[in-house]
Order: sequence, then C-alpha cells, then structure tokens
Amino acid sequence: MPELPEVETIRRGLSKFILKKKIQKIDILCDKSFLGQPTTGTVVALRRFGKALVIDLDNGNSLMIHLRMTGQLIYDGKNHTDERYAAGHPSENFVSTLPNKQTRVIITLSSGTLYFNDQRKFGFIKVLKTTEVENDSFIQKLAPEPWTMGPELFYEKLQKHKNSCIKATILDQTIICGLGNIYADEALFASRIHPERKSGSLTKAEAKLLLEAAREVMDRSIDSGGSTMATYVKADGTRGDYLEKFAQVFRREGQACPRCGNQIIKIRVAGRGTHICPHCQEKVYD
DNA sequence: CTAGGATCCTGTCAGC
DNA sequence: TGCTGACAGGATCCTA
Repeated sequence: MPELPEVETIRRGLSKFILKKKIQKIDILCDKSFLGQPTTGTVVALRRFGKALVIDLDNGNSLMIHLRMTGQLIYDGKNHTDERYAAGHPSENFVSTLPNKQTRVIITLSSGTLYFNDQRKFGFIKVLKTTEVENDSFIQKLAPEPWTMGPELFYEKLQKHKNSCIKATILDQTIICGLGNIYADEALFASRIHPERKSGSLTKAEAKLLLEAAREVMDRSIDSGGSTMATYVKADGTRGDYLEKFAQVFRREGQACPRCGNQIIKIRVAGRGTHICPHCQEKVYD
C-alpha cells in the first residue's frame, strides 16, 4: 500500500518520535512478520530504500521494514495523551486501540511504543547487520528512483521490456523504483499514456513525459504528506490528503475526467485495478 | 532471458 | 441473514 511517498512521509514523521530512543524489547505476535533475532539498541538513523524503511541502531543492527499491502507503523506515546503518529495502510481501527487484532510486532522504546500492524501479513520487519543492508537481495535489486534516472536510461529500459504493458513495467521496482498502483495510474494519466500500451511503443518524448509525470505526482504527494484512503493516516495522526486533493483518476471511476470531462473508467491491467480516462489515454500503436 | 498468472493472508463489500 | 466471489496503494515464485 504505501508507495514511495507514504514511506518517505513515515520516515520523516517517525524520526521526530523515535530518533535517539532505545529499543528495550521486541514482542513478536506473528512469527511470519519478523525475520531474524530481536535486538535492542538506540535508534541512530531512519533511511528509505524505495518502499522499504530502514531503522539503524547503534549496536550494528538495523531493522528493515516493508509494509507491503496493509502494513502500518504507529508510534504511541507512553500514555494515550501523548502524540500518536500512524502511517501506512489507512484504517481507523488500526489506530483506535493498541495493540489490536492486526498488531504483529510491538517494539517497546525507552519512551513510547512502536506498533507494527499488518492485516494481510504480507509485510515484515527483518533484522540485518547495518553493514549488510545494501546487500539485502530486495534492496540490491532496486532500480533508481524517477528523480535520479535520466530519460535516456528510462527509454532504454522500456525497450528492454518492450512487450509488456507500460503499467506493469513501471510497477516493477527493478526497472524504476517507487511507483505503486496509485502513482502509476496518476503518472500515466498525466502523460496521457494508456496503461496497456506496450512499453516498446512509447516514443522517447513519451518516455520523458512519463518520467517527469512520475516525479511530479510523487513530489506532490510527499509535499502533502502522502495519500489518503478510508484507513490511511500519517505518522502524526493527521491525514495525508493526496487522494482527495490531487489524485485525478485513482479511485475516481464514474467521475468526470478533470481534463476533458469524459467518464473515468476502471479496467484491469497487469492484474491490478487501473483507472483511466479512455478519451485522454488512447490505446494507439498496438 | 521475458511475460503473465498464481500466490501469500485477512477483511470487506456487492450480489444473490 | 448467510453465502460466494471479487478485490485490495506489493512483491515473489512458478510456468511457458
């Protein structure tokens, strides 16, 4: 669920609450959700690699966290009058009482508690040596993010995967890193490209437009504190408002296209729900 | 090697 | 009300 902008929002927000605090105890409520041996240590840094968050400790260990579809990180102050910062999968009940049915890991800090909730158990926390983080198989395979990838390289990559749908291609984190289902749809709409176009059919100009659109939609989301769904809340408990304010097509099927007024429709591409304006995003060239 | 589909898991919602 | 199937802001594994 959380895509790059949400994880970046979490990284920034959570830093305020857990930096310099010591992990005193880790309780694992679901074995599948925690890989490696629990560790203690003081939080010295929060880093992000694509959609993965890494918490570095002063004892040489790091916690790599991937929220996947339904993960959520919630910081709760010592008593419930303190700040609470929740981010990830949007869900009111995730935040209401803690721990709850979806709580998988509880990290007790020198002050406050960090809860890892995850309805579908796809996400995980993994203990790694700090020196090995960048060698982790997932992190190691990540492609550059849209801001650091040049349009020429992006175009080359599209040619290499010329027979797959452009949407599937930009969702592949080993090709370009950071986009998920929301921002893929938004970037394709912004650049007027139909998600089912073969990647190899994009012109150099279109590839450049798409890359720039990816940067823009994610910049905008980070600036507004991530996106919102019924259950999404930011790290400080306030809601991100990307979907409400900025999303043009995602989850807007049946509504009028903000650009041309035609009706936005929902289709299925690369196994994912996909939102397009069939008028703005013509399926040409195939 | 690429491309597409199934799969991990829990919960919710639409349609009988 | 109760059942059923589809679907979900992700990534990996298996197959052809």
